[in-house]
Amino acid sequence: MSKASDRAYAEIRGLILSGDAPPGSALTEEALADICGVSRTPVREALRRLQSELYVVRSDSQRLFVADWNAEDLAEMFNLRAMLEAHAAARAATRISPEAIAALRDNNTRLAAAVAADVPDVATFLMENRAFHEIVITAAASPRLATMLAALVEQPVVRRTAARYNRAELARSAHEHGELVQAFAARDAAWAQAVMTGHIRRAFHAFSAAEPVK
Amino acid sequence: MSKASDRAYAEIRGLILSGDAPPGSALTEEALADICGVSRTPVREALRRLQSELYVVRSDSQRLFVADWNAEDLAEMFNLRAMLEAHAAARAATRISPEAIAALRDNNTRLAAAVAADVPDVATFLMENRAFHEIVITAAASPRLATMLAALVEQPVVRRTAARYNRAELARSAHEHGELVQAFAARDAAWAQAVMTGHIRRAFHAFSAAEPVK
DNA sequence: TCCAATGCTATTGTATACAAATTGCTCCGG
DNA sequence: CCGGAGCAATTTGTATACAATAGCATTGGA
Repeated sequence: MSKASDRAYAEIRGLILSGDAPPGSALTEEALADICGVSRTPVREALRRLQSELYVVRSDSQRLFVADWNAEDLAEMFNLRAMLEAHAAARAATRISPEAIAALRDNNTRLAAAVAADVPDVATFLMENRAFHEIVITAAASPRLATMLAALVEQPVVRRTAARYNRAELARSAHEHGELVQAFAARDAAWAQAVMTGHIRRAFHAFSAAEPVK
Repeated sequence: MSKASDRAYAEIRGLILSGDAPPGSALTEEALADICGVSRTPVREALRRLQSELYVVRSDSQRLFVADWNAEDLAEMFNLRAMLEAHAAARAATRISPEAIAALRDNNTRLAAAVAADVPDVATFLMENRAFHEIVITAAASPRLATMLAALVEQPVVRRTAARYNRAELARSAHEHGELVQAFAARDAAWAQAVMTGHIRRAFHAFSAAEPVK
């Protein structure tokens, strides 16, 4: 995508996710253009994207507001993500290349090391975790699925979830990743799907425990 | 949504679906703007939408082409639709209002009548079928799900599927809709989900039979 | 004092002009 | 005849100006 609209997208997304633009607050194209240092045109493109990903919503007549996700919305997001990412894992199991399996193995080695450190290295965990899931989605080779999941995997949510994991839970994530690799190596779609379902749903419950229903 | 960009969206979508803009052919913003009688700005907005719905794809560097779905893509579309719409049915089962159930019942009465006519009224079948599924998705009350399904339910695909149904198959659709209504009335999410899964997957196989793998 | 209507302001939608980038072609050299 | 470099033309990206529309406030009247 183009440079200015990409920067605008990242900038505005950052504003929303950091809380600088709180849920429910109004956004105007011009103000955002000023903040991003670009004109309204790329801002509009960025906003269309954010709208399709439900970060922002349009009011009765086209005024923009930061989306306000409630607990139920988040639960539904996790449901959908579990369903779709498990499906991605199943597809990946029959399509993934040996090289990608090796990459997953390497990735999980690093992730496990980050967990096993004296002080668990959460930043590395998050990075490797994201990379792991991305490799799986790529291996699933379904552009539609990738598009849908992109709108569903909110890194801040992942972050908050991981922040609440204790070492045992982080280790369990590493173990589940390892089991996924085994399932891929065995080309067992049903196994991969089941492990991924559990993996995501467990993350949901960790998240819910960390962020109780308001 | 705005007027001009809406018209552009509908116009361009029509070009693609009618085959006037064949799969793989290049599109330029300016040419489309001429065709639609608007400037490039609303055309660009329309193209973003069409791109997110995978009607058009961007080449290595931002040039636009009409998407070329192969048999595998279509199969994956049906898979995803079956999964998501079954999930929608499950959600709807526990959320749908008595009024909406009544509306579904009425809808299915009309659909069954269209099927039972001396010459099956396929146009009415298609219209009522679409309305039926829309009521279910609305009852599911998940904006994310609705967004995703919107990008997945291609009316032309539905049309080609229905065109290949004989009377018995059309009647079976009506019957399945009836069973879905029963599941909703019973508030049985698992039942609704199972029936919807079968309903969509059967449509897929009817479609595949009509349009064999090239 | 409350309601309504009207004018003003703020915000979004569209058009156009211009800049950047990419493609493809032509021309020159080997 | 083939290949590469550079230039021209096409196409996309961005900015800005203008138009339309919705919201809001103020003022006038009952």
